[in-house]
Amino acid sequence: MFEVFFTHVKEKVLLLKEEETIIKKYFIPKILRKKQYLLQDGDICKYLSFVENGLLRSYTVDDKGNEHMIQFAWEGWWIADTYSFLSGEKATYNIDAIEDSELLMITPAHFEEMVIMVPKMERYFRILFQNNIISKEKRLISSNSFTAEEKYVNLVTFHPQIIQRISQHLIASYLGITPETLSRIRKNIAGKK
Amino acid sequence: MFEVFFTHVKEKVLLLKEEETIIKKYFIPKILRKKQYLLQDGDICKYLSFVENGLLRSYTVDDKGNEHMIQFAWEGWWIADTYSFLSGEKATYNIDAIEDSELLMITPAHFEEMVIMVPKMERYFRILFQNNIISKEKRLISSNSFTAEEKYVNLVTFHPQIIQRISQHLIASYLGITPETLSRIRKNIAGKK
DNA sequence: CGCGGGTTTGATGATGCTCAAGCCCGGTGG
DNA sequence: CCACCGGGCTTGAGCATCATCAAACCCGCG
Repeated sequence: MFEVFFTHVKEKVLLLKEEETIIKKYFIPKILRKKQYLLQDGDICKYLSFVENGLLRSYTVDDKGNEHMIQFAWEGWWIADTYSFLSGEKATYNIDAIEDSELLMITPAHFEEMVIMVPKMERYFRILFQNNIISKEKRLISSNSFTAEEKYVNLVTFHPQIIQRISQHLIASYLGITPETLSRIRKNIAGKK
Repeated sequence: MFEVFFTHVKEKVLLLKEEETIIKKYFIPKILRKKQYLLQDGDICKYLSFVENGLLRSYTVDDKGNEHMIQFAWEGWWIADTYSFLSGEKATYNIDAIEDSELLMITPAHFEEMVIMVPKMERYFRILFQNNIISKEKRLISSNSFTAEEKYVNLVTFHPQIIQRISQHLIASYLGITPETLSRIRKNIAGKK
């Protein structure tokens, strides 16, 4: 169950066997079936979850019922409503499974305890968050500066896995465009080749 | 010179006098005059900078010469091309001073050394990056889901300091809209009251 | 076979961009 | 002290992009 987890952590920090043992104790394994919720907005986000395998998404829903994708998370990614998880306030995000998934979950209290007990995990998360900021900045520039077509081409170029694995209407929402527009863009691009 | 710095760090982690002494040694003070560059894209970002006072901005410039604001940083904020700083690759951001500013700068090597010598700083940056992620996610949702007017109202509501201190064409770029559109939005809002 | 979710296609309209001109105001030099 | 300059803000007209609404289509699944 912890195979993917330790592989990923060890890409960033070296862990001793004893440290692995300590870390394991803080996590709760969980199976989530396709379409099941991990979190609904209004609830408190009680877990930060590592995806051992499967695929999840976090998103908000606006007044008109439109979904706005925050993030996709598959093998090796973390997912939560970070704000709710850290502050204990109500979540504004929903999280559910796009595919059957296996998760490793940790509570805020255990998270804080773990990073103190194993300082290498503090380091791991600092590095993880750093990288997350870099990718969010890229997405933000893309969102603010590019046309719909440029955004899509950008995504295909730098994150082809997303296109392969996730249905179009979810990708459209991730890019902040409508499914119709995405469909037309794809047609247009196909025509160019 | 370190007043604002230690005030801000101590909001997140408690520091001993000895730790403060160690930390101070890693930083280089710098004065930057209005309009001077701290970083130009194509160069390597050699410093992560803390703003003791003043105001800076980071931004990209596209093929057509349009600027796209990444971030503003004033008293108590950090600024850098994070990717270039951490990877040693060429920067894609420009950073310059909007107002005369006093900075505390640290190199990547010293940064890594400091967080190992003073684990509380590792913690400080983990928390800092966490919060940064949360705010970038909010900005992303706003950018992907809202109209230009909604984005602006959102900014006025949650970051009134930005409106007070920064000129309109820079705010427009931060929101991913043109100065003309922002001007019309402001007129429109004023009319509503 | 028929249902339902996802995708496609079309027509229409709104939002926001582009280009161009004018204005306001603070700073500089005569 | 005034004239001028320039940057930033405003205003207008026309246009491109993208959203909306609606209908048809496709395909996997019960």
